[in-house]
Amino acid sequence: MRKAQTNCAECPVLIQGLCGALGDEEASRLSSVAWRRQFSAGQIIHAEGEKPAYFCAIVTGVVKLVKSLPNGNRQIVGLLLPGDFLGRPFGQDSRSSAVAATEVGLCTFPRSVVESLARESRTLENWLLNHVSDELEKAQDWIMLLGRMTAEQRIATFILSTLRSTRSPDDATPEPCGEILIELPLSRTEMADYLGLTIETVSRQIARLRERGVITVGASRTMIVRQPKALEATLEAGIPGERSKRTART
Amino acid sequence: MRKAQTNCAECPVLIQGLCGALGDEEASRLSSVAWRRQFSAGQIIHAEGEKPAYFCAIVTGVVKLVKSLPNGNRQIVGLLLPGDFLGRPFGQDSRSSAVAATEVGLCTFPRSVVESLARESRTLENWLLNHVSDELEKAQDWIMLLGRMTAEQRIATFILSTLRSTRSPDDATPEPCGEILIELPLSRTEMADYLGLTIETVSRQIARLRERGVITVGASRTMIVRQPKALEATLEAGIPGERSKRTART
DNA sequence: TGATCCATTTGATCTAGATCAAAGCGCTTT
DNA sequence: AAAGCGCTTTGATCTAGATCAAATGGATCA
Repeated sequence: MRKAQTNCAECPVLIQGLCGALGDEEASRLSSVAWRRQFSAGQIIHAEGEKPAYFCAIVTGVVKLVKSLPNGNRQIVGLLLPGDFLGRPFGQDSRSSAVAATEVGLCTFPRSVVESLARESRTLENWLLNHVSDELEKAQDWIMLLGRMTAEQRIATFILSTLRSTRSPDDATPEPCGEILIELPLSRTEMADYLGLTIETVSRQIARLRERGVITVGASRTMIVRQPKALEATLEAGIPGERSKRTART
Repeated sequence: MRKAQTNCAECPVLIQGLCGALGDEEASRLSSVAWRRQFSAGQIIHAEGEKPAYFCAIVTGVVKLVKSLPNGNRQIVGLLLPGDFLGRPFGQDSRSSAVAATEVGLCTFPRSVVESLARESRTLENWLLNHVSDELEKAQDWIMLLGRMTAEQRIATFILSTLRSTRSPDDATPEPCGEILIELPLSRTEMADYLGLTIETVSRQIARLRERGVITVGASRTMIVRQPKALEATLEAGIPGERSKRTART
């Protein structure tokens, strides 16, 4: 982990995140106490059960939030992307550990500064409330995925969400029907821990998509999506007129 | 649905919830525009995709947040208990529907009043932020449950959490080892939709607990928990020395 | 150039939990 | 008291995905 004094002018991401939401004065007050930290893939940013001393904004890379069961099973309970925020404001010990899934760049603020700023600044607290509410909705989507989707649908959802997070948020291009190169933010093992599957099932489902010509699997974590529509179609699966499955009917 | 003018003096719950966190002036300003609404089990409080016109505090009963898949599968993505809050502040359309799981009493505030109060009042916005953060942590626990727990563990978790929510929050009794009568807030079908299982599996797992003498199943949704320790034990399952299962090892 | 160490893929088999089907068991209604 | 209706339980069977096992394919390193 390297440290360096922040230079916000060089920070391409937070324009759309926390700092962009703040007023100039607040932003500069934050940046004056901010430090950049860099983690390489696999490094632990903070451990389960610790009270993190810092708040971090993700600048580059992907952070995974991991929980473990007594028997050693792991589950990724959240992914943080650039612009997201790590650390519960005014909160207690974190109940999951934060681990760098890729090379990660963080902008780090002392806990006390963020909390006192949040107490004074309408904007910051409002941004936080909004951000946490977004996270909650994403978590609820994931509950739906884990509770009711097949392995095929989970993989399709994951690829599609990677696809969407790759495109810049204000890209108004309707829906690229052609081929798109993406880089998955997670290894197969991590995908399994995120999707509630085993690594073998993840691998086989990806193989099936490859055999169907929906995707082409490249080196490392890259993949070319050839038929995004086909991925979306699997999510709407449910033969019309058929009884719904895997759940009771009312 | 009945409506009645609020009388906060009669509201036993919100002492510990929203209103208790506010100052006197703020609380009375809220209560002056609050209405009580009553729903019976199964009634829809608001539908998926609508922007709710109200914020509600749950006074009595249990509200379930439900999402549906195109094929008709349903998943309960959250349960709201007395003291909890329904409706995303400053938010857009809700992405799940809210349905009364039992007879439900709500304290309802117009959206505009809550939002303007939140903009003025440090306390209210702070309470909201804290509350949403709690909900997020619960959602992450549920992601762990759905991703990595067996049917037996899911049922045990659900019974234990009902057990804990039954006991008053400030009850310092260490851990009742004896028999405790509880009333489950959900039907079998709803439990299935909450736990990511089918109704048959829920029923069979409960039968197994009954056969083992861990619980006694009573009429309606009641049940006597005879061996809470046995329930906790299933959560720690994981034969020492055995390889961890259902997930990759690193 | 080959050996070691990974992550990933592929194959064979097993099983927890889903699915299909049929009772049972309170209720309310008549 | 019989009939109808929801909800729940129980039984028989099936299967998606887990588990166990081995092969493949890059990387890095000596």
